[in-house]
Amino acid sequence: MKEPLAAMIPSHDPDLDPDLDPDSEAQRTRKNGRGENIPDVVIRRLPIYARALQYLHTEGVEHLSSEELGDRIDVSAAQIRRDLAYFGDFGKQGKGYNVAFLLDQVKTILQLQHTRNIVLVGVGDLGHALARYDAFRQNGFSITAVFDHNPRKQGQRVGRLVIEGMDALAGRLHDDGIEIALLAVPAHAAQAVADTLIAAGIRAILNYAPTVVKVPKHVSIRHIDPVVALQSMTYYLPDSE
Amino acid sequence: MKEPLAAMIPSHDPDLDPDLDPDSEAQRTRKNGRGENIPDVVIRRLPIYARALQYLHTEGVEHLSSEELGDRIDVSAAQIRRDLAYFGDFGKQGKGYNVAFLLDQVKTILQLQHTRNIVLVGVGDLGHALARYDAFRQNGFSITAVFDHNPRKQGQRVGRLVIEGMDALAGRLHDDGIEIALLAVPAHAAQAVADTLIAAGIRAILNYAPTVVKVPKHVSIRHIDPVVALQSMTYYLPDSE
DNA sequence: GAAAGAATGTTAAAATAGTCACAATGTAAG
DNA sequence: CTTACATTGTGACTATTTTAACATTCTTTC
Repeated sequence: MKEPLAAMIPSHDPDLDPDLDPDSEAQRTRKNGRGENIPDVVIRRLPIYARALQYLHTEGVEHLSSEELGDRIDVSAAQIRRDLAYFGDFGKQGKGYNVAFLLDQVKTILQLQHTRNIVLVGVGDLGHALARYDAFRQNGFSITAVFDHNPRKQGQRVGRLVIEGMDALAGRLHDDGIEIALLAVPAHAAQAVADTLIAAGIRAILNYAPTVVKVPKHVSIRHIDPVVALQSMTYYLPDSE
Repeated sequence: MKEPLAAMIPSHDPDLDPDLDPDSEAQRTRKNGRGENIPDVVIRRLPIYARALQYLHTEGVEHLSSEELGDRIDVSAAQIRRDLAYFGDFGKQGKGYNVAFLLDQVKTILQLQHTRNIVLVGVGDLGHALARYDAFRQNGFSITAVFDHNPRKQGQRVGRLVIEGMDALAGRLHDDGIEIALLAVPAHAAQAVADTLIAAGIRAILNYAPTVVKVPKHVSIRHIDPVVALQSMTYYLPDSE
């Protein structure tokens, strides 16, 4: 291995970044040790690698090749090697990758070493379901505050949490150092609430509202949109007649 | 407009398709009237266009330019024109697009003219939430049967539906002409259940299980994976120290 | 410890996706 | 009816992403 990983994750103030990326994902780009810009497609695959590695690790698998990993997650071996190469040399010729080591490295790259507190905004049916959904906590994302615009909901409980008003948002984010929000409000409110979140300092939004939400480039956003997913698959269905 | 849209959606038996597409999405590709192959990225954007157009339509907007549409959904005007050009000429120079007409055309392309029956497999917490989620029905996807592997759940009700056993699956799909399934089983069961669904004739799967599911190329699959979405955004968060 | 085998990291090529810019064509105003 | 203006559809170009191939390096066997 050429360089330790730590050296390859630069401290980089995004507000100084002159890059006017028109990408709708609107996230700042980070560079690796070689000064390369790492494509977002690559970043999106890393959690898939991490999950497979986590599973293999608990199964007691100690080493595997890029080909074995690729078979498991339906990604080509070349793609995996190429993706990892953006960050360093993690494998050994003739042997492949050490599962525990690579997992640790990928988690480090993704900044997944420790649990993060996140907030949930919008406590309708969907919001309730999200609050109950264990997978967040099980994977290092702990919902520590929930907010709703509706005064009648404020004060009510959702699991162990008490629903707070939007006015409490900025203070909460700041006090608890929260950078990530789940957005589960109606489509017509999504942009305004997102803007509020961003003004309060949020850096990443997982949007469940069925609408496009625009964010400045120092903020990341991903959309969870099952209807859109279904609607794109119907294209491929056999012709009806 | 050069050609009527109907002529551009070919009847095309996927099983005769010699195309050995290694795409992990594993869906067959359809071609337009010019014999071009339409990229999946394009197909994935169409539902976004449709949703914006639907909204504009209900708002009473009659015409708009590719630029106005693009601004609204954060896609470049050139991209929109290019995407639509795969399917035909839907706009008018100097005027733009007629909202109602274009919406209808996009829905036709995506085969969204009529409501479709879909099934839900796996009735845990997540499955229950999905069964309750109105957005499916509101957008033309009606859950008409729910299945669970657990005999103790079979016979129980979820809303108006009764949970059936997996043995009832193939018959149900066939009888009701169902082509789409929501997969909400635990990760360790997802591949096996998907295989069962596919053997029973399903053509599209929306997978909520946190694992990669492989499908043959005549089947489409999309993954809804909020944890992976969060884990990719943490990469862009400001460095912790 | 030399030779055979395995699998990486990397370079180059191919394939895919997105942007630009403008001729063509329609609209609308005078 | 003519001119000015708007906006499409598209050909050429650029950028991004993926694949392929292989020299290099490590492992293992004999």
